Amino acid sequence: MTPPSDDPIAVQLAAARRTQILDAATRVFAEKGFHGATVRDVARAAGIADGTIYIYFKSKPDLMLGILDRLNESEVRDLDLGQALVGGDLEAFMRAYIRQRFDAFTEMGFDVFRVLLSEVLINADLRAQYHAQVIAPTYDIAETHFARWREQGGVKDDEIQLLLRCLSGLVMGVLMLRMLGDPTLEAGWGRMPDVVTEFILFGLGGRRA
Amino acid sequence: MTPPSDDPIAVQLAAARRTQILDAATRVFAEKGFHGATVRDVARAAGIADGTIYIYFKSKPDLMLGILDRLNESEVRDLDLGQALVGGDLEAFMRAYIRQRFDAFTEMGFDVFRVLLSEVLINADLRAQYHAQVIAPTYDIAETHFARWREQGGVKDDEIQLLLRCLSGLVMGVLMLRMLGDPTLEAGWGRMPDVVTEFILFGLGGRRA
Amino acid sequence: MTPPSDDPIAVQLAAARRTQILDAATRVFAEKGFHGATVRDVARAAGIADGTIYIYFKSKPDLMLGILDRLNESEVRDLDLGQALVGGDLEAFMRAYIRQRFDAFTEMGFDVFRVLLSEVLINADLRAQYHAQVIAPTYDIAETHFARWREQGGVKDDEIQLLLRCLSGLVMGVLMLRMLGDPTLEAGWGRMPDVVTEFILFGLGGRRA
Amino acid sequence: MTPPSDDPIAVQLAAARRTQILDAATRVFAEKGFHGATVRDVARAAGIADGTIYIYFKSKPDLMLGILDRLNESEVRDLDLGQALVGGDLEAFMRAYIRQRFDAFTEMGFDVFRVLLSEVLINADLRAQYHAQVIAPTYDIAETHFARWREQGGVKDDEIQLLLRCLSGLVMGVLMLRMLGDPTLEAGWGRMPDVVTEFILFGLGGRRA
DNA sequence: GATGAATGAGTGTTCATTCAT
DNA sequence: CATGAATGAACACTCATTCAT
Repeated sequence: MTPPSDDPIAVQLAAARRTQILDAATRVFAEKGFHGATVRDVARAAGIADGTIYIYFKSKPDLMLGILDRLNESEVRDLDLGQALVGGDLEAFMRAYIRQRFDAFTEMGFDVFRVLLSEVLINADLRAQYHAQVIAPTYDIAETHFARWREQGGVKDDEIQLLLRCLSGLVMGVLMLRMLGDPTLEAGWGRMPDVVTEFILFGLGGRRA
Repeated sequence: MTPPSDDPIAVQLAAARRTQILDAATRVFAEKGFHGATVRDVARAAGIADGTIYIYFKSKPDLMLGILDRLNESEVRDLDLGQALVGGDLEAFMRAYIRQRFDAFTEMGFDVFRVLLSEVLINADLRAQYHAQVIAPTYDIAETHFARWREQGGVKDDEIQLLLRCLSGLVMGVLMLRMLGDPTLEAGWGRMPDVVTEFILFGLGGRRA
Repeated sequence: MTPPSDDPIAVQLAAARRTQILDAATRVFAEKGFHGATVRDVARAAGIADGTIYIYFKSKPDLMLGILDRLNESEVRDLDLGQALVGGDLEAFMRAYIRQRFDAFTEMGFDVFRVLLSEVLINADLRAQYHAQVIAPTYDIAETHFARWREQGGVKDDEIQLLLRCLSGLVMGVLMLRMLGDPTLEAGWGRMPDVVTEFILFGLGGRRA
Repeated sequence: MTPPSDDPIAVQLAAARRTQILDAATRVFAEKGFHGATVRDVARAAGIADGTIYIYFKSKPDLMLGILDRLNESEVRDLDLGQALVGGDLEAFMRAYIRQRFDAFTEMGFDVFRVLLSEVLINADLRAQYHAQVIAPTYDIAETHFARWREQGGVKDDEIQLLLRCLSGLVMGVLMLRMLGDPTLEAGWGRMPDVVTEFILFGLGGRRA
């Protein structure tokens, strides 16, 4: 599986192949699910031979890991974007951040995320990587932001870590419910970023006078 | 699969067998996952022959449906409990309800829910049933409660349906993050009901003076 | 399997059950084929429990044997009828006999015979019984008739046994072709008894002036 | 299975594999029957792995179809041979043709034909193919020949199509009786071509002075 | 590197048959 | 006798993975 090469052209080529395969895998998995799709399905979608996949990936689950990896990269880019927003106040930041999260999911496609999550829930390897590369870094950055706001009195200071879990859990949970097929969410999906932001900031009671 | 019988004793026996099989399936699926477990595994765990399973269940996925069914029943019982709590004010109700939700999940076992959710995400049949029998009824009851509180000014009145999705999404999302292996959540799990309740009521900012 | 009973009523009952089961088996096999039908199918068609079949028949193939048995009896009745016709000349007898053969097949139903033949071809037990109880007796009787006609000069005397095989082979073969789906035969089936009789008597050239 | 390939060598190889598998299937089916033989039996007889069979054949019944296909080809070759014989008179042609038919069956092996026929009787797909590729073409050619003889007065002109069914039915029926285990036929099998030819030409009465 | 034919362990499912009730 | 739940051996078929070319 991709023994390291010194030839920069070979490296480029290998990266391109990996991309080609992961693109195909993403499409195929999104359509048929991880267990419903065969390696051959992926190979055909990528326009290559079955065996070629095993040159670039160790196994079928490894494809999933690869997909997750790519996700991480864009995720990290988004985090940077998040950092750029730090200047604003809590409400402005929150609104921007939540909207960005929703856009990210919408852009990725619900089916991709559906399959990904389904496997992450079950596959320990995948789970470890997802946590280490996506979730943990997010919390690290978030805690930095929150420390600042706490100083400004915007958020209460106890249980910040758990509050953060509420925040990200809220986003992930709403997404879950959407993927679970709730028609109300589907219909109101466009308004959700705002509703969620409001909920995060003020809870059920809403903004006080 | 279990053609309807008029003999009440036979009905009892059949129900017992179904329970026995579903118990085994729940255990086995929780341990190995749905796709990782074989029908034979379940049969062995139930102490019966492979073929016997197919007397009571049409197929392997049907076992999952059966597990979900049983979940629904206890769920419905909980909902009734929830109705009993209506008398209290919003905060008291919320605190009791959230705690009960967390207890339910903890009691069920994370691994069961992990596998269940993983399949529900991917299996359309399962998803439809889960939504129809678990999610939708919950919302129906919830909306009744909320209508009352809205009259009392406890909650704002617009977008109630979407706010409700935030609420249940929050619970589900936090559970997800827990199942995804977050150590912080694991460590603070006992405090989560309170933190979540507080978050629901007042948002990030917390209770105002 | 039907231990012999002295009680005449019990014997009657047992015979009735066998008939009931064989009727069902005949119907079911004709529709689904021997291998395509399950013992349960037969039981349901007979309106009895699966296990009951095994009280009257040793095994599934034994059902086929039973069907063949019943066929033999009606066959033997027909042979007697045949003997009654002996008085006439060769041509008249042939015409009557062939027509009766065709009627018998048509009455029995092609699908029954199709399945029967299919199994007889493959199952040695069935084949032995079919030959011993249906084919051999037919030849015995036929040879008696032919001996008489030979004396009268109606048929040549050498190779009579093989000629007889031609005769019965002709009937069986035409039936086979019909069952194999030949549309021409299907369309002209009503005229076949006459055509076959003519063919038997005079060959391709037909009746000489 | 066997997606079309442009590489002529691959085509050759694939054809060889198919032949290898069909040879094995023919042997195994002849011995155990179609339903009595397992795909594994065939694989072992062919010296390959179980799965390999499914690269070249879609299903177990498809093996039968393949066997029939090969039969068709040799059948067609024989038909050409038949056409070559057209020059002769009716009797000479008939004698040659019938002998060739008998030789073909004898060469193929009774057990193969037994199993084939058994399945053709029951399997609609197989039956359709058998009729379309073997029976119908034979009749087409035969009718051409007969048209000529009819002009010469060798055969009567009415009901030619049905007479043709008698002819081929006769051959098939005699073969059936042989396969059904008639010892008389077995003993006199060598003389059957002549007896059958005589029967076809002149019927039971035999050649007239 | 790329191919795709070959592998063969593994799986869901069926069904003839048994036997306790 | 009748039942039908239980059995478990058997089987067709799949598919991730390998490797000779």
